[in-house]
Amino acid sequence: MQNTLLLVDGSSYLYRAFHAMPDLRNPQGEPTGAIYGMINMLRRLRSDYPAAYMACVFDAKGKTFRDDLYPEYKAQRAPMPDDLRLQIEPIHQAVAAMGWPILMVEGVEADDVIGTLAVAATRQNMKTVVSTGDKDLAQLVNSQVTLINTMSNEVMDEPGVLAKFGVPPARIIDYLTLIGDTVDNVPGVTKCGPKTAVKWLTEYDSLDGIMANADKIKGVVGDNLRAALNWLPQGRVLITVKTDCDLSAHYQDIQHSLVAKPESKEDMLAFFSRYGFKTWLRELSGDATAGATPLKAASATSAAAPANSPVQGGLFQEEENAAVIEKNYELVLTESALDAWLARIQQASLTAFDTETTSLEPMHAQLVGLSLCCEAGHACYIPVAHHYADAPLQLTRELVLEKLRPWLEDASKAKVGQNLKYDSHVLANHGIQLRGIAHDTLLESYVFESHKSHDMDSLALRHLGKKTISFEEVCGKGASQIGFDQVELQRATDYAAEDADITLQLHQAMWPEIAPDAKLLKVYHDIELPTSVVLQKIERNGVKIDPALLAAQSHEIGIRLLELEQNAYALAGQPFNLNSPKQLGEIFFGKLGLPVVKKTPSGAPSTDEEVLQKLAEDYPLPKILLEYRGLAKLKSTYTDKLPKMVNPATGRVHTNYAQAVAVTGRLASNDPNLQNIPVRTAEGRRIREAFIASPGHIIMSADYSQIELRIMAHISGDASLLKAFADGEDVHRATAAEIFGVTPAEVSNEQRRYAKVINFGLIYGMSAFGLAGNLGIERAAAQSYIDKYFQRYPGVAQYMADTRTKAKAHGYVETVFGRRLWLPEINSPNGPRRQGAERAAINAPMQGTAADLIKLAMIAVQNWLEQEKLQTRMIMQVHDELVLEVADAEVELVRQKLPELMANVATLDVPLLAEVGIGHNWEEAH
DNA sequence: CTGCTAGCATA
DNA sequence: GTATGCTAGCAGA
Repeated sequence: MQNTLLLVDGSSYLYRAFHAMPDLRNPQGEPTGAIYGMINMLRRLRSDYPAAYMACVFDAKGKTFRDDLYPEYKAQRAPMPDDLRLQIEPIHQAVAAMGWPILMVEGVEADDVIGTLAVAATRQNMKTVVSTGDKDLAQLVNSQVTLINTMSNEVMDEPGVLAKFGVPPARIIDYLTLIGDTVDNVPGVTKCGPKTAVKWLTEYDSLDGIMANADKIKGVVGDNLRAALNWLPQGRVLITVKTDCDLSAHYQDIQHSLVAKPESKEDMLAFFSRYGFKTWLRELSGDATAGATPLKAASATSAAAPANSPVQGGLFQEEENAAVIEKNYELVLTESALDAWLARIQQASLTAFDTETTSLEPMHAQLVGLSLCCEAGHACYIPVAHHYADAPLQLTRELVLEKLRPWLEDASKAKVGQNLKYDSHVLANHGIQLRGIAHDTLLESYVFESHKSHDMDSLALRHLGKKTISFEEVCGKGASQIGFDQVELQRATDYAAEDADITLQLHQAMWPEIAPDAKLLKVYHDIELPTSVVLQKIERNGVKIDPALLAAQSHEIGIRLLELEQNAYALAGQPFNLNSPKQLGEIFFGKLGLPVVKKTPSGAPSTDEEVLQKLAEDYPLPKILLEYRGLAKLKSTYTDKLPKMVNPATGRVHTNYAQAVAVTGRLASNDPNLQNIPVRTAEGRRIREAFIASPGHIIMSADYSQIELRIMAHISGDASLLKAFADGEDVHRATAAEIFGVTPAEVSNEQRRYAKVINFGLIYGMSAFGLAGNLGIERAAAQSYIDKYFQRYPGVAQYMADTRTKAKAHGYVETVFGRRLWLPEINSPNGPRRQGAERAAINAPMQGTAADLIKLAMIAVQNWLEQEKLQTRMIMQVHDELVLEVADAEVELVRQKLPELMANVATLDVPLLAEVGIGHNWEEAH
């Protein structure tokens, strides 16, 4: 079921439902029989053939290629009865509410859309089940595609087709061409019915064979055949279902566009109420609320109405799975209106919540207003600090926050937002601690589709088919951008209330994708949601730095840079901007005539570090540049920049951890990036001396040892690698011993260095070419090391192969915890891109599992700190390292417990090891 | 003022 | 050869 696509020929269903049902009417006198029949048929089909993906395909109005080819096509067909026509729009609504993606392509018949999707599904290794009343579709049947007859419910697979028609699926087109289709007014051979067609096909194999041997067929039927010879090729084209329609890429990607959704209870209630299906209404609402709450009728934007602007730019009339919801956005300016909303959110099972502020910087942002929504379409905006000429009187921020505080701080009041980490900061800026974060649509999207964009405007377009008001549309951009507090209240309400409304709807759209999948649910619920809460605390804790120390380093570096600059000018014979690769290139390769070692991707001669190293062997200027580059980078990026990032209010640096940008599941750090503070060189490491602890505290750092290699051992199950870790060996030494065939004790430093490069290369999905470049050896030599490695670690070789296979088959790979890492280019026809995706596929499970592990560790550590009510604070995460600011009195306790928590966060087939260091600053602790 | 390239810091 | 973010220079608005 997991990998099945269920396709319904909606147009054939319509007629079947209409003719099968008596003339039912609702109290308003509208015909409802076909609607009733359609809902029944689809519900039964779905329960009989549960599938992860499905679509209901309807004919769109307008001419198709068949009409152009043969003007008489379907000319005999009676016009649609009015009573059926009236039910088309409601049927589309009902189908969407039942969770079926709807497809209608202008100029393409439903059959052709179905054929194209079936072929696309087969290509994506999915099984397809087509439900239709039209026998023509039997031509699609093969080992992957089966047909279900709508009324009789007979299942037709390959043997089924043969049994029913007497010819295999591959001959159905020929068979139908011979017989013709009276319904569609497509003639065949006169007097040739099923029997004759089968007889001929058995004798001559195919239509082409029959036509070639037409002169051998005797009798009147033979004459008829010969008379039809000129027609038959055209008839065959008309009968042939197209499988290569120009569907937009969006729909070719079945796993994204055609996900089966559960019935929307809300929409179904509204629908049943609107069309007077009393029994279903009672069933669905249960006895409690039946008829009690006035149900809002879904406003009738029908699925059949041509959309004005196809969202994806394709041929599609982009359709929603939910009927368009009536919008009701309220501007709250009075205490009584606020009280009414308070009452709503107090009793709501889930409330969407959003803040509008003065700034995007979480630690500086001040609240300008907030919006709430507990029922799709019905939202409010509560402005508290809009300042512009003639701004209406608003409730004060103090009043609103004090009134909302009990709800905001109540962990039992479920909230959903888009990146609530930000809103938590904003509220914390006003002394409120947000609790009860039940969902976060940013994280839902990230867990569901890590490789796609997660901003609300994109999500709304993707999941709801809605174009939302963007921040830029409201506030402008660049220098002329205004603060949200300058925005006119009505406009602000349109924007802000929509944010809360859309957030709730996004949750309702995405949650059904995650909740039924145990692995995704675990990643979302047990990892990402709690991690966001921990991250907010870490960001707020901030890191203390020593600005004076950095200033002194800047000064020192500045002096040295001036010296180097003068030396460089002298060697070049002229002044130039040492920071400009362009000018440097002109001096090097133009004026001085140095050899070009390699080129940049855009064709210019490269002057990067590797090139400078090489040139420095023979020339003096490159050596100067190397030192200059290193120091300039330190000064501009770190020693000059970090002091400017100190928050004046806290005296500390507060980074932002981006939780939903890295496709592997890692965090990213920005403003400033604290995950790339130098460590490799001695000069660089001095910057870490400026990362200090408050008085009465020390810095403690704990990092996972060889985490990715350990994960590789676990995932691959390679016996030798597992044993090396189980025995606590130096893994690079162990690898060297295996590759070079010596005992671990005999491994030279050079051999160990080689082994280390190879181990890292494996994690990155290396090739012999890359390894050779890195080790500065011949490619053949590199290949022989790789061969030797895989020979000694066959489990790893197997893992690499399995991972590639899985990635190609599914389009994603998984971490140990089931996080999905999507690789959109894994089957790209573009060689380099595809190979890039293959390397990423190898790396992703290891990098991603490491990310999962440290997130779990962060959650465990934070829980422990809070449970024990310690003064110690977590202050940084650097992928495999946690940094804490530990109160002096707690040092021994934390030093013992921290690595234990990190090591025991999961039980893998390899032991996990975390190594701890302490010091007065980060450099010492490392 | 914005977007791009080159280069380089980390795991 | 995996994954990020930030700086400076530079070209075209």
